[in-house]
Order: sequence, then structure tokens, then C-alpha cells
Amino acid sequence: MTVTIKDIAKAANVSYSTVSKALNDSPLVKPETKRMIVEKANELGYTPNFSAKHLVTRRTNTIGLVWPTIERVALSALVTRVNQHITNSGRTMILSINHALEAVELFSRMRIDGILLFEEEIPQDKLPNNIGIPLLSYGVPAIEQFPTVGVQHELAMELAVKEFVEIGHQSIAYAGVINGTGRRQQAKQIGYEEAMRKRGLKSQRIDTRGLDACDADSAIERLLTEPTLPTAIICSSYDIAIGTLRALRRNGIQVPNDLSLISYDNIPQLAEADVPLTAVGVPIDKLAKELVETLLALIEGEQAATGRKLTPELVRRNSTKPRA
Amino acid sequence: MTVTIKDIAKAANVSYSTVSKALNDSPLVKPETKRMIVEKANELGYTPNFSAKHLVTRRTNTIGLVWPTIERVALSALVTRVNQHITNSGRTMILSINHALEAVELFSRMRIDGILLFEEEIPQDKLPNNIGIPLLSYGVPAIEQFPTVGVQHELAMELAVKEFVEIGHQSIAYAGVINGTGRRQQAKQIGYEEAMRKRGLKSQRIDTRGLDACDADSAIERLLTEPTLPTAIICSSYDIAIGTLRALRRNGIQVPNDLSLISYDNIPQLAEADVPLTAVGVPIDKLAKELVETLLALIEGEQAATGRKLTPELVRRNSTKPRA
DNA sequence: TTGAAAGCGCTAACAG
DNA sequence: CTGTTAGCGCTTTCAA
Repeated sequence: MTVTIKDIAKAANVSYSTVSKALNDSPLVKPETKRMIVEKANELGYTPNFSAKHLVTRRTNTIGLVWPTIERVALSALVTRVNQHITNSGRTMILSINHALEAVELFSRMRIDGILLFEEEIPQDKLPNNIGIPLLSYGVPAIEQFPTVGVQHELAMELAVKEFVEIGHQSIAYAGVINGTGRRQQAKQIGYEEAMRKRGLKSQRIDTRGLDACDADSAIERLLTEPTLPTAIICSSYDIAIGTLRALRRNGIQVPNDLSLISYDNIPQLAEADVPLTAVGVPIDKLAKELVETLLALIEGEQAATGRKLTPELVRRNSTKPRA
Repeated sequence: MTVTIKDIAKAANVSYSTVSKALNDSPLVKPETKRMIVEKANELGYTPNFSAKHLVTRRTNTIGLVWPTIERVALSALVTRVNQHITNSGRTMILSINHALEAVELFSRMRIDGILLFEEEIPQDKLPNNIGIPLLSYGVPAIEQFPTVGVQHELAMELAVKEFVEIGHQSIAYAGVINGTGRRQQAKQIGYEEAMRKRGLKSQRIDTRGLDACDADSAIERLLTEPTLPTAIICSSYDIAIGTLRALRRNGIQVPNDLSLISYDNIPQLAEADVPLTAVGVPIDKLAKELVETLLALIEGEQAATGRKLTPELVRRNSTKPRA
């Protein structure tokens, strides 16, 4: 049997409501009594029962993160930051890597304070429409069912294309999942194509068919069988950039001398790639902060701040070079 | 206000205890009534309250995974598998990426059914000794405080050294964290050194000082300033191997022609590296299965099966070559 | 087959 | 300051 406040009450010769107050550091208990009770509690190895407490207070101080795809570097970095921000706010984050539907259902049953949804594949209208607790989605909403913190992906691509054009490139390809179902991916592709179109440039798609570094690697291998190569490539994510870099190097193509690269994402790891990568994206910490703050506001009942789109920034490193 | 079984009871004109039975598909309720109640529940958008249910049944069907370091590929793969096995057993996994102490404390307060601890840095005696729920640790126990599923790391290193020696190598280095605090890392290093010693070979340590691919990358760069190189390297993990491979390639050293590599870990990703990597380790699915099964047994109250150490296997791919 | 009632561990009025 | 008591939402005897 685990020890409850009643056990402590018995051991301390007080009523269990006094124990409750003492353990919650209520000013309604004499410091002396309080000290004595806390001591007894420690002696007995008391651990408060989360469920019982939750049931009566209706507060869990817990936020759930739905994150079905753990094996992606850029998202790992973001999740780590989000966890820090949540911890700093005095709350706790728990995480589910199950399918989004099941994860949301779980958190919803748990009645935790809020849900952060990192998932872009499923249409949001497949989610229960009334989950009872605030849910904030990250990415690109399919429909406006839930509040979303997004990124101006189109602008990110515009920045990348602009940068390349300004240093003389014309033949600029985009490496990523082409015409896929992921909405973040779609937005990037569209942004790229629009940026090219409005400059009268021909878009060139390199379909990686997947989001892992090795998917990009294979895609570049296929590209290299073509007669001509682009002079610049925009990679749709950190992992894609890493795979691209790897394949190019293996084939003796030097970045940035032979070919320039800009990656999407804005995480410190980009600086530590083989060739420090010029990149475009919302700084990860800004993103994490915005996500947490918005969700907390939602939890506090504020309706505001939804549908925001954060502004990406260009960070110049060493993977681009003017076209001679 | 969220809807409770009382609301359903009112809407269905039955007592709320009948609703409870109906929703739990009890045979004590007339099928007709049951159907009617379930229908009302759906109409009202009822979601069972996990805490309330838990409080009375004392079962959560939930297992918590403590996993403070999400940014490591081999562990991600393992976690994904563990989640699958837990799901298959009809339970749910939740995850915390907080510091192990806080995470264990959280899960302990939640009174979930069991804890899986993926953390090797902190001494286990820093953990509360009486957490009230079964905890299974993965790795190398510092002390025998908790049951552990481990790996025969020493044997893994023995296998790797043996393989190299059999194909003619003598100058075999080990790349990993040297004399670090992580117990899994320590065990590998010791295994390597023992395997070398007993063959009268001189051990050569390449200290990566960290566990990321880029740590390995830098370490290899440092190594390359030395006058002579080993002919073979054993890498202590997937990430280390990837970084090693990258640095070698960048410096024009071909694997396996100029230098042979064996990696620790046994995950499918190894086959997809630039050079498919020969590796040694417990197959990840076996590991995941063992972890989940052992924890479930512990939850069922069986004391058995603890302190097990799984046997690693050698998987030959293309990163080794006989020494001429 | 259904309902009434007790109680899981805890907090929060309210009374003393 | 401390104790009494009424629930939080649910399951589970026990009666009807």
C-alpha cells in the first residue's frame, strides 16, 4: 500500500485536512505543525497522488506534446526547447509518439491543461472536434479548426531564392518531398515555385520522396545522372541538407565552389555541418517560445494570438557563393 | 463544463452507475439499454476521465519512458520500437524528456503502471529508493537498486575486435567517449580494452568527448594530424560511426579500402550509411521486446527476469576489408 | 437488470 | 490555527 495523507495524519496526530494544508504550504497551519508534518511525510516516503489532486483541483500543470515522428533532427531540437520553456513556466511536459489521433485522445482523457500538436499529415478535421482542452497546432492548418502557430514558409523560400538570385544564380533547384501530403512541406514547395515564377525562372524539383537524410542522398544520386546540374539548391530541411551535402561530397562536387546550398530550418546544428550551412527559417528558440506562450495564453482563457505566422530569417554561413 | 457520466445518466434516464457499467460493456446491462446509453454518450461528446477512473481502479494501463536525451539516432529507433510493443500490449506509453530525477518523480506521482528508464549518467542511488511502482532500467546498473535489462557490451567489443583480428588487423582503435561517466559508454570501452589486452594488442583510444556525429567528426580530424593511423576503428555508436565516416571521407580516406570500420549498435539505419556499416550489437527489436516484456512481468508482480544481459550479434556489411 | 451508496486520495469551504 | 465535511468522476459491492 502506498502512503496517503491519512497515514501521515495518523502518524502526526492531526486531521488529514491539516496535513493537506501543511503539505501545500498553506499559511493556515502553524509553522511548527507544518514542519512536523512535512517531516513525517518524508519519513513515510509520501508521494502525492496526481490523479486525486487533479480530480479536485482540475489543474494538472501538465502539457502534452503530440509528436509522432521522433526521428527528425530539426524537430528534436524544437521539442527540447519547448520542454525548457514549459519547465520554466512551472509546468511539466509529457509526450506521446503515438498516432496523433490516439495521442490527442489520451491527453484528452487525462484532462491535462493543454495539447501541443506537432503533426502535419492528418487533416485536422479527422481529430475530435470537441476535445475539451486547448490544443495548439504547429505548422500549417488544413482548416481553421484549431489555433495554429505557423511559419511564413513562403517568405522563407522567397528569402532563399532572393539570396541566390542576388548573387547571380539562375538555375536554382528545390530538394524536398514534391507534391506530398505534409502541409509544411507543401507550403515550402509552393513558396519556392512562386518565388521562381515571379522572377521568370524555371523551377527545378528534386523529389526526395522522404524526409530522412538518406532520402535526400538517393535523390541527389539520381540527379547526378542528368546531363546538367543546377548551380544552387534549396533544401527543404536540415536532414535533407545533410543528405544532399553527403551525396555531393561523395561525388566530388564541392559546396560552395561547384554548387551553392541553402537549407530551410534555423537550428544551431546547421553551423556544425561539414560545410556550415546558410539557412533560412524562424530561429528555433523564437518558435519554441511563441508556441509555449500562445498555448499558455489559450489555457488562461485568452482567445487571442491565434493563427500567427512567424517570420523566417536568413542566416548566412559558408554554403553559398556568387555565380561567376 | 465537460460531460460526465451523470450527464449521460440524466439524458438517458438511468442511474449513473448503470451508465458506468454500460460504458464498460458490462454483461450486467441489457444490450438495448447499453446501446442507448452509448449513443447518448457519443451525442454528448463524452470523454472518460482518466484520473477519476484511475483513482478507483488503481490501474492506468500506462507506462512512462524516461528519456532525457532525444537527439540520438540509435535511441530514437529503440524508443519507437518500445512504443510499438507497449501499444501492442494494449497499453499506452508516455514519455518525459526531463532530467531523470524529475521524470521519475512525475511518473511516480502519476501512479502509472511502470517506468522504463533510459538514462545512464546519473547514479541510480540518486533516485528515490521507494518510488512505489516498478521501474526497469536499460543499460548498465551502477548498483543493483533497480532491475535492469542490459547488453553484454564487453562481448560486443570482443566480437568486433575478434572480427578485425581474424581478417588481419592489428592496429585497431576505439572511437568513443573515453573515461566518461556514461555507464554504457564505459562498458564498451572496457570491453574493447580487455579484448585487445588479451590478444597482446595495444589499445588506441580516440576520444570523441561527446556522443554526437560532429563530436566524432572533430575527433577524427584531430586523429588525422598524427603521423600514423590505425587500420581499423571500432565506433562506439551509430552517431559516432556516421561522424567518423564523414571525417574520413572529407579527408580522402576510403572505407573500407584505406581503413575498416565496425560500429556498435544494431539498427537498420546502419545499412543505409554512405558505406553500409558492419556492426555489432543486440538487434533493436529484440532489445525493445525484452524491455517491454520484462517490465510487464514486473508489473504483474513477477520478480524474475531481472539483471538480464542480452547477447550482441555481428552483422557483416561493407565497411571492413582484410588487411593485406 | 437496475439503482443506491460507499469510497479511491485529495482540496476547499466552513465551523469550531 | 485545526478539524469536519462535502464533493471531484468514477467503479464496485450490495440491495432491490
